[in-house]
Amino acid sequence: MLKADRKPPQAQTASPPSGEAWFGSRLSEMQDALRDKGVAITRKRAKLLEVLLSSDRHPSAAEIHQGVRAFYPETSLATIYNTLDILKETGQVLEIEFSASANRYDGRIPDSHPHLICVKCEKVEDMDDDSDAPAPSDPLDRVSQATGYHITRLRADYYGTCPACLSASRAAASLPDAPPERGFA
Amino acid sequence: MLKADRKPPQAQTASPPSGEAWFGSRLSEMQDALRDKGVAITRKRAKLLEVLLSSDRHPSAAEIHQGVRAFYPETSLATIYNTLDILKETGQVLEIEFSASANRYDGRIPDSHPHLICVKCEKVEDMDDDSDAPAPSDPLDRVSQATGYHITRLRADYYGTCPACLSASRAAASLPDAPPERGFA
DNA sequence: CAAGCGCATTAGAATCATTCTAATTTGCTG
DNA sequence: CAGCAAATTAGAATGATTCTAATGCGCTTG
Repeated sequence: MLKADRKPPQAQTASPPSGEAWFGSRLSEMQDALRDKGVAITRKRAKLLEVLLSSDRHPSAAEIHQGVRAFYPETSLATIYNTLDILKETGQVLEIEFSASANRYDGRIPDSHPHLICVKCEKVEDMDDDSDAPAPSDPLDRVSQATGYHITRLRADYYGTCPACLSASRAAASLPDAPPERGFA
Repeated sequence: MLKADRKPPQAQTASPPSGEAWFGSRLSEMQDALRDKGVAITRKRAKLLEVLLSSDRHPSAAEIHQGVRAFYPETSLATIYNTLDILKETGQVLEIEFSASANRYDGRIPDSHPHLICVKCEKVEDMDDDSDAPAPSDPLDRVSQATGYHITRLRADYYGTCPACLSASRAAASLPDAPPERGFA
């Protein structure tokens, strides 16, 4: 029960499955989110959304850039990052961070969900966890068995605001201009 | 039942708790690992291990650098990264990657385990999950309730080798010099 | 003790994804 | 058509990490 009703296929051809039902509804959701934010849906931004949804690769900013440039060759990388930022702010894209290589983006399923990450070829896949085979109790073994991967590491981290920062910002809310802070995304 | 028998305290003073039992045994483990690897345990490296274990902050390379420099002021950052690399290779330190700021290092509990990450102050804490209060089913709610954080995101990713890369490397094993590949850490 | 070897270390340059900046373009709206 | 704001651009700046080439240091061996 990890995901919502409409769900993109786990693995399939990489070419635009534009005919699929989920494709259209995800596209609309993203466009609505942009409209609600009050930003324009330009041709380049529309193409970006399309490129993002057309790939099951969890593309990087550079890959998306290439995809958009195939249609609008003068597009700059800054535009890609710019639009991805807006999508992140509105929760319409999930950013999968890597420190040693480019971040990857998931526009198909924008809510937190587990991924399989190949440390050799850098493939990033969504994980489906509705198996019903007898499951080992060690999560690494369980996932290895369910997926055929040889899993060696699980990264499970919870992001949020700590109690101290919560009360600090509550205090700041009653004061005039609080000093801006810098933190993780 | 997440961690082993010897377990570092979850939260405590940041100063060297060098007297604690787990401190000494973790230190020995790390030193043994370095010895087994055949690399020298120099004074700077010894100090690095100490600094790493003395902090419950999950320090960054720069923070470790400062800690070591307090004793050996001519120490270079390259030495810190170099030694952290060896520790990573031997599984003696856990690297917590961030794309937007410096990576953080956990030498106290080097096996995969969940963290709490404050998006405001960038604190990184180990998560203790042995609560026995009635728990909500949504993981975000459950962890929020158990920790006092306001959790907004869970990152749960499995790292390993995908089936295709597994068979590729099996095939390569029977051939002469296979071409080196580049992938995630 | 001297010579020589190899790892450890260093300062600084290089890399690379991402962000920033300042200028320009675009597409309205009146 | 003028004016305005948002979008876009090229290129510079940033910052963590890695690389490079030279030097240092600790050992062993004769």
